Amino acid sequence: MTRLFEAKKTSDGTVGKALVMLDLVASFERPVRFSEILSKSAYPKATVYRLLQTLSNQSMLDYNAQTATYIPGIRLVRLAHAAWRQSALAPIARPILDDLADVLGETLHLAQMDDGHVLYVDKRNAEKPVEMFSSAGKTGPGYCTGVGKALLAFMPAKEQTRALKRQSFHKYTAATLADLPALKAELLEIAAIGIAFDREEHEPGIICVAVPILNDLNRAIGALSLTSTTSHNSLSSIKRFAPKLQEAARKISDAAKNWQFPT
Amino acid sequence: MTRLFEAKKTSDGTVGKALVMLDLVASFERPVRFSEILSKSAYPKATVYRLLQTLSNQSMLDYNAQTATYIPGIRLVRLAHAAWRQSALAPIARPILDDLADVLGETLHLAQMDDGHVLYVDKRNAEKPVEMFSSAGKTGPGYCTGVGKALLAFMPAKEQTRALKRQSFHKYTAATLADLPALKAELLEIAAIGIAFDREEHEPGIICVAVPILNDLNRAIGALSLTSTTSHNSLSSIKRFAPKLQEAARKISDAAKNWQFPT
DNA sequence: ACTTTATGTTCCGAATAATGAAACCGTAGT
DNA sequence: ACTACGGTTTCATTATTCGGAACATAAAGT
Repeated sequence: MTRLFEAKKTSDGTVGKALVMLDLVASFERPVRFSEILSKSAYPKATVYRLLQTLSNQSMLDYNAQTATYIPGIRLVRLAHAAWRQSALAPIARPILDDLADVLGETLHLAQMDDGHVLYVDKRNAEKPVEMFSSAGKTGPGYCTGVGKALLAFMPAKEQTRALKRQSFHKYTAATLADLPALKAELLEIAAIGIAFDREEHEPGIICVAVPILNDLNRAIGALSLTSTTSHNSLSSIKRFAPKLQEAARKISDAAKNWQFPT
Repeated sequence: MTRLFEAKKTSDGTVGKALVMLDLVASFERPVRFSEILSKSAYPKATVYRLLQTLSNQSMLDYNAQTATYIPGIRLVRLAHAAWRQSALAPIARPILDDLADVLGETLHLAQMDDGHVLYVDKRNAEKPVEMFSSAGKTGPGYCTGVGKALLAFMPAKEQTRALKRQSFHKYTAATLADLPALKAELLEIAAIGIAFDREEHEPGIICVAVPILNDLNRAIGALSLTSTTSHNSLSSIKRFAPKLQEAARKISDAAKNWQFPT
């Protein structure tokens, strides 16, 4: 049964293009000039120009006339407040994460999937005080992090396929999974045992255990990980933390369930 | 010299409308159904529907099929990360705010102006640990908070006029300034002495001292406040904190100068 | 002084996407 | 079965966006 090629609606019209521009400006992580944006953009000059103007008018971007540069705008901070409180697991998971951090005394991450990439929404650090905003919102690769693989392994097939396409398979370390088949094989295993590992795949010396936070349909709504270093722990020694992580994940899952609003 | 009425470009085309919808969904602070959004929106049914769909496609909104509700989307959290790091004073001010919190041991707020309203971008709380994202991004009224008045007092005339129009003058307490003339009079005084007070104007029992963070053109790029309660302090007793606040504000101002900073 | 080059802004007819009234569909209430 | 309601889709019309090219401005070469 051959399937016709689905017409892909990539753009979402003008709004979609504007958001691409926003992402683009954000991706620089520093003030950018018009020409830099233009050169990275697929759209023609006049279009880019108009979109940037519109976004600036709307405070989604800030334009600095002195330096002739754009940065992401203050309005995003306000919107994110609402988004974080409702869309992210973080507010629900907070107390559970706190408890877990007390018990384990290790570095913990709470993450969600965003367009094939890992979005960290909360963090606990054993030693240092929490640097909240500076870590919440940060993104990482999906295919070579513990949380990323845990999230990918428990995605509905269709979404997973789309997410897998977004993976770059950049070889950060010798252990980084090289290609899609290798990743798929590992995802199957993760789906079977319910635990994912990062075997120094993203950064040398950094290892982690991760577990998915599942909803009642067995889909990941988030993931929880414990990070350590090879100088402090071996992969097999951090494995022992998995049960505690899974327990916390289940608690978060339950808390999220009761979060549904009745009409 | 009569000035012709300026044709106001309220819309910014489709993108502007989409952002209005985003704000609208965010403003509910809970999951909302289509009809609720529609009833609060100025646009016709089909238009609202299409805009919401586009935004959902783009992960700027999350649509929950079970409950048929929309909430702000996860993509905003990612974008806000970039925005907060670059557009907000917070990352620059962080160490200075930390020091100040240590010395004073009182509740501190760092705020910026956003469309006539106060946007809190960082906070230090004397007793409790910091709840970062849950307070950063929060907004408050301009006309009846210490930071709000400090920011308004040090705005360029044109922007100030526009910001003043956005004030609602809702009478939160007996002390809330009632109207524009009263506010303007107070702003003049604040501009003269460089210190603003909140005399239980927003919440009964809550008072604060606030100072602007100025750039080299004497315009406020942010504001800093110290909050207390009438049960712990009187207005005259918290006045003594003003010099320390001003010192910190100047430090932040200097730090911001060496950074690139927008208008 | 005079090109040349790089960068940013504006124009305007053509192409495209947004519009919104109305019809439609599914579900729940009577 | 009928009605009301919330949500979705259609489609001819209209308005917006598109984008090549011309224009403006400011450095950098010669």
